[in-house]
Amino acid sequence: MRDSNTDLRVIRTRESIRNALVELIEEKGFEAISVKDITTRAKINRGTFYAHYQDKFDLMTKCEEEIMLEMSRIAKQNFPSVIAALETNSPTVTPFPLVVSVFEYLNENSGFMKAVLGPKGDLSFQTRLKDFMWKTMFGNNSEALVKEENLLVPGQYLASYISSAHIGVIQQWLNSGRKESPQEMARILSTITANGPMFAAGLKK
Amino acid sequence: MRDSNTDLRVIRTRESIRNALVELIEEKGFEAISVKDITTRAKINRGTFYAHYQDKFDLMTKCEEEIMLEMSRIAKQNFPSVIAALETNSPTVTPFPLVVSVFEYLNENSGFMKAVLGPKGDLSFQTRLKDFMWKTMFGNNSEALVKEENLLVPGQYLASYISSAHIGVIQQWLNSGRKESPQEMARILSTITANGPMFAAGLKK
DNA sequence: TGAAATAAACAACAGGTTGTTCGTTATTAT
DNA sequence: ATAATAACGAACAACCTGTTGTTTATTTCA
Repeated sequence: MRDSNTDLRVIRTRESIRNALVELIEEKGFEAISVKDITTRAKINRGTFYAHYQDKFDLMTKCEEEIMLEMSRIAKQNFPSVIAALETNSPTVTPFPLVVSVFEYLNENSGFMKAVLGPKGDLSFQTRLKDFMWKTMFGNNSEALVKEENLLVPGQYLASYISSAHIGVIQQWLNSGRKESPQEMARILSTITANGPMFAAGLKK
Repeated sequence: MRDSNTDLRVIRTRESIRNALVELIEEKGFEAISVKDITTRAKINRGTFYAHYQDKFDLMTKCEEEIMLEMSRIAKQNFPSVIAALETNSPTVTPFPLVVSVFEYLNENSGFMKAVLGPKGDLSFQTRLKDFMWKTMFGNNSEALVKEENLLVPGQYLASYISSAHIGVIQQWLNSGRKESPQEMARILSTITANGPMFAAGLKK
């Protein structure tokens, strides 16, 4: 069996489809896009599209899965250092390496990420991203980062708070032109999360 | 000219349209809904729908505007007490009355709010809601709650962080069956926001 | 290099949704 | 009671969808 992933025609077609998708999401929003829009923009036949994807949702899902897979890889890679930093109980404001890595990855894929996380993007992806962060924080894999018995508030709300907040900041960064470096963004997020929004606002202590 | 807003037929039709909308959003998601779905569920003629709304987006917008208007009214009403609480600089963990009022309002309109803020809801509404919270915090009306010169992080990211976090917690509350009272939710949000997520997680101090 | 494999292009289809416009029926407000 | 009008049913052209069958162009390997 020939490997269709190395066929130059296949690669070219898929790339132009995905570029068209990103453009169209930013222009009219994912839900308003038709398959015809995509194929017209990508300059391919509509039948060719259906040879690669079931429909626009299938296309979207496959693009998103690649992102999630890579995020998961980054998380696993940086997990040991995060656990170590927490156990030393150091009052470090040093941006966690994990957060820096994530922002560097977002920076590389900013075209797609901006579109899909933007105001006309795909809500279900945001939901999955939050679930992913939730599991990363409270996940049962090995020792959980956070222990339920020490919480001052219900765990589900704390997880929602943190993951929503972080995604919100990422969205703002992508939409305002990514002027800050990944390191600076990690510092911002760490400052707010470690000391609290009120402290970061200069309204406390 | 007769007032079409008091005609019983009009009221009845609009109500059944909106009930159908809420049901269908929770079932299949806003984007997947067709006008035909709505009219079939509402048991009205399709032509009648177009006599009231331009399309499904127009319907959605009009429903959302009512919500935003009422939220704005609640915010304005509770503004004085929030400013007073901040100026006394009291380390109060008392849930701000504003937050309690908002949760009480969300509780009353939980059907629509759960649908529209849920995983199959309307992303543009979330965006507008964040903008609204942003303006409420940094708004130029009278004295702003937060002053730019005291911030430890850029204002735009702090605002994104806080508003996204709060909406995230609201979504979690709506989706998990609203088991906590509005007062309890206000306490949870105040605890995390005042002392920071790390503190609320039992990982600090 | 030449033949086999296969991706892409093209065209035509049935089925569904959209937004609009008729004349008709039923309900409402006064 | 009656004039006003909301809602109805039916029909319409236009569009998008997803599928199928055929032809053309490119790639791969013997």
